[in-house]
Order: sequence, then C-alpha cells, then structure tokens
Amino acid sequence: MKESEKEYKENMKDSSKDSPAKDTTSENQKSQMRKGILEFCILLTISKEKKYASDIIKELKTADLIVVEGTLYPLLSRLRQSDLLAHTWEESQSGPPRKYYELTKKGKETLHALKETWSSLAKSINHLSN
Amino acid sequence: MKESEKEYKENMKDSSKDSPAKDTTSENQKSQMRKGILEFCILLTISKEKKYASDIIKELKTADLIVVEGTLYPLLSRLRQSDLLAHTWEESQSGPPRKYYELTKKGKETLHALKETWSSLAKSINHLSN
DNA sequence: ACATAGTACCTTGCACTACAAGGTACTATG
DNA sequence: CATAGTACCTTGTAGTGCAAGGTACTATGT
Repeated sequence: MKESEKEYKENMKDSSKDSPAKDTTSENQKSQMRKGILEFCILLTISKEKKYASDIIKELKTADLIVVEGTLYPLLSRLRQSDLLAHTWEESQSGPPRKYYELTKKGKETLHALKETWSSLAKSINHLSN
Repeated sequence: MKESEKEYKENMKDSSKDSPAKDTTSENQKSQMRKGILEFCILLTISKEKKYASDIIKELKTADLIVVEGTLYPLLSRLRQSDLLAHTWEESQSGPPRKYYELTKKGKETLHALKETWSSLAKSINHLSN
C-alpha cells in the first residue's frame, strides 16, 4: 500500500532534519573506542608491578595508547574508591613524593573478569566480521 | 624528608574521602567496554547487506552483543547524519514499513578505518598483557 | 465494527566516560 | 630567590548507552 506507507512516513516523527551532523571524525572514533577499555588497560599495567601515574602513562604510550593526566587521575580515584586499587606514598629522589598504586585482591579478581569480557568482545567482533 | 612528604600529602587536595564509591560492578564494566564499539559493530553488520533495526539487533544478539532499541535508533540517526548510512523505506508483508539502512561510500571508508583502529587496539591490549 | 496484540519507529532524561584547561605543592638548578 | 620541572588534583563539557515511554501502522479475534 503505497498510500499507507506514505502516511506512515509522513506522520512519524522524523529525525532527518535534526541538528547538524555531529563529529564522527576518525579522531573522535578512536577516542570513543577506547572508552571503557582504559580501565582495563590501567589495571593490566598495574598488575605487573606497582606504579604511579607517570609510569602508567609511559607504559600505555609504548602500547600506542595516549592518555593524559586529566583522564588518568579521576580514573585512578574511581578505581580506589571501588577498592580495586590501594596506594602508598613513596619519596622520590627528585621531586615531590609519589603515589604508588597496586591491585587489591578485589582488583585482581576484577582484572580477571575484565580479561574474559575482553576476549568475549573480541570473539564477537570476529564473529561479525565474516 | 619525612616531614615535607607529610606536609605534601596533607596539603594536597585529597580525593580519599570523596563521594561514596560508584558502580564498578561487572554489569557496568561490560556495558562500558562496549561503548564506542557498537558503532563499529553496527557498520559491520550493515556492510554485508542492507538491514533494518530488528535485523541488526538480531544479528548482534547472535554475536552475544545485547543492544536495545533505545540505543540503536539514536545511533542509526547519528550515522545517517554523518553520511555514513543511507536509508530506503520498504513495505512489509506484516506490519508497518521498514527503514532499510545501507552503507554510503563514506560509510565504507569509515568502516575500513574502524577496522584498523580495532586491530590496533587489540594489538595494544596484547602488548600490555605480557 | 471494534478492541487487542504485535511490529516498527522515535524521543527524553539519566549516569557514566574521556578530555581540555587550569590550579596547588613540592624539588632542583642556575 | 626566581624559574623550570615533577606530581598531584578539580571543574566543566561533549559524547555515549540505556531505561522508560510514546506514536503509528497491521493483523487477528470476537
């Protein structure tokens, strides 16, 4: 029924002429894709040995993941508040004392769970790619 | 300098006693990890053949990715506004007409870029896992 | 003819995230 | 003692997924 179809399309709220197109630049996409994965990555790096903020940023950079301070600090606070991380102050030879983070027991468990989530996600993408 | 270290710690704004811990339940983590990847998955599914909303949800479900309508529709609108998708109305034998989506040229290019982003991300995680 | 169920589309408001920008406190160096 | 460097943190903004709710059409039973 061409007629009813036409009616339907005309009567339905239409999002065609919404606000101007938003950013879907590849700059943005990369950043969007990292969302929620950063937490995983940070737990991963800390799991090897206790680290402080600059250590973490450095290590992530070697893996081609750019993270800035303003992102990292709130994230570390979140993880500590959720009892996934604990910190200890340690003096430095050159500069202010550093806050070294390490995984709590809960943190290790969570990391394990996140690893599974990740591999499940990777499997899904694989599945869709065929 | 135990003394100066102490000062530093005391004087710095401290986030230790912030608001109560937020959700870092594994429910939430899984959902957070999917963020920004959904867009990629949806382009992937549409790349094979044109699909409408329910098709997409069904296909994602077979890959163990749960998506709901309220998530999908705004996302499709975004992609269309960014000229990655185009849609055509088609009648249905049973029910209202359907909006079939397919990739534009720009959409295909973007999908290609996203594939690279994904594999680079996977490589990073791999790198960190050792 | 009319109500009910089913399908398909869409919006609003919320919680969460990453980031840019800016600020404080300490150390080391010229 | 000023300047640069390191390390920590906060505030405000834009983007995202989701729950909840709403509109429009078709098919079916009574």
